[in-house]
Amino acid sequence: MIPSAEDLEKVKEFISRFVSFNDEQLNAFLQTMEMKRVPKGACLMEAGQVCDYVAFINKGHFRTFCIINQEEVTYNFSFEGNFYTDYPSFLTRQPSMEYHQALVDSEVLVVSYEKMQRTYRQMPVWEKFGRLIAEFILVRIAERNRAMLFLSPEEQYLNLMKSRPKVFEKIPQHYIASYLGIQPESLSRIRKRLSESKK
Amino acid sequence: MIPSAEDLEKVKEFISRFVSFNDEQLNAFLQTMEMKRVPKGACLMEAGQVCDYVAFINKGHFRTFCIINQEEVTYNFSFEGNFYTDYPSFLTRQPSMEYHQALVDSEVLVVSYEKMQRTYRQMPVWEKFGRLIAEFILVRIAERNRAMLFLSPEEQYLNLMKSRPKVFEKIPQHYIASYLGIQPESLSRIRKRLSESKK
DNA sequence: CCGTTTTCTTAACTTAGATCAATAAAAATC
DNA sequence: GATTTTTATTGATCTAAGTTAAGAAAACGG
Repeated sequence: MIPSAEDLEKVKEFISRFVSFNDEQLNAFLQTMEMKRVPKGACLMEAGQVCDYVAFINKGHFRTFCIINQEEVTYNFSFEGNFYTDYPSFLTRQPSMEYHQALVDSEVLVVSYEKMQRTYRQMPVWEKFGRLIAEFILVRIAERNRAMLFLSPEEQYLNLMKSRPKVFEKIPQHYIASYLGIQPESLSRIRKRLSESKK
Repeated sequence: MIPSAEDLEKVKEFISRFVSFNDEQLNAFLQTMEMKRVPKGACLMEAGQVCDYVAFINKGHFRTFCIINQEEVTYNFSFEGNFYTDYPSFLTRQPSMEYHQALVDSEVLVVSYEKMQRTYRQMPVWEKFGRLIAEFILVRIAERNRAMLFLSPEEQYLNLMKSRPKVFEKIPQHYIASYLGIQPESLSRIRKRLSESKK
C-alpha cells in the first residue's frame, strides 16, 4: 500500500531530528516506504524469518518477544513515532529469534533491506542518518544493559516508571514483568512492597 | 606519541574487514591516531569525564567498570585488536560513568571526538565505516542484552566460556563474576556445581 | 447483560544467590 | 624464598524471586 502525504508527516518529523535534507533527498527515501496495517495480536514478523525491514510505527504499538523453552519472554516495547527492527537479523541476514506483535490495530511504514542499502549507496545524507540512528539505538540498548546489570528488579521497575511512563499506560503488567526478567507474581509482590513502604 | 608504521598494521587489518579504501583515504584516518601507553592498573579514562576518544587496543587488555554504591561493577572486557569507547558518553558528550582500566601494560591508538567528526565529514568511506562499526557493536550489545534477560547466571557462564574463551585466559574470576552480575562466592559455587554434575 | 477469557493478586513452599565470616591458594613484592 | 597482597573457596544463614495453586478483578465478546 502506498502511503499518503499525511501518513509521511510523522516520519519526516522524526528524521529531521537527526539530519538536514532537501526535498529531493527526502522524497528519494520516502518513496522506498510501504505502508502496512497490522491488526491487534498479529505479528509483523515471526522467529525463523530473516527480518527484512526497518519499520516506522505510524499508529499503534508493538511488543517484541522471543520464545525460550516454550515460554514467551518479552524483550521490548515500541511505540508510535519510532523506528524499530531486529537489528541483529536485519544487519547480519541471519534468521531472527523475535516476534513483532501489534498490541492494538497498528500501521507501519516499512523499508526493505535491499532498498535501504541502495539508499545508503545513493545519497550520503542517508548513510549519515544510518550511522546516527544506529548510534542512537546503541546508546539506548547500552543503558538498558547497565540497568539490568546494576539494578535489582525493584529498582528497574522504578526506573522504568520514570523513563518510560508510556509503558505503564498501554502495556499489560505481565508483559512488563517479563521485560524486567521476572515472573508476574514477583512484580505483583514488588508493587505491594512499594505501596506499603510508601505509607 | 606518533605511532610507527608497524603499530598501525593491526588497525589497518581491522578496518579492512569493514570497508574498502585506498591509500589516501587510509592515511587521512591513520594520521588522526595518537599512540598512548597505559601501565597496568591505570585508567585511560575515569568516571565524570566526557569520553573524548575511540581507542584501538594495539597491545594488552582492559576492563570497563562503574562504581555503584561504592562498589565496582565490571561491565565489559576489551582485548587486543579491537576498538572500544564509552559510546553513550562519546556520542552524547555527557560525562561518563565508566572507568577504562588496563589489566596489563597496554598500548592504545586513540582518535579524539573532534578528529573523528572531521573525518566523517571529509570522506564518505569513513562515514560508512562509522555506521558499520556502530551497527556491529549494537549487535553485540543486543546479544548480551538477550543473554542477561533469558539466561540464568549459570547459563551465562557456560555461554561466555563458549563465546569468549579469551576472557577465562586473561581475566581474574571475581571480575568475571561481576560481569555476570553475581558475587564471586556465587560464581565459585556455580563452578563447583558444574564440575560435580560433569562427573 | 451475562459468561468467558485474560489479567492480576495472594498464599505456601522451594531454591538460587546474597551476605558474613573464615580460611586456603595463588601471585606479587621485596 | 619469605612476606604481603590478591584471589578463590567453603560454610552458615538470610532473602528475594521462582513455583504451584487458587481465587479475585478486569476486559472482552456475543
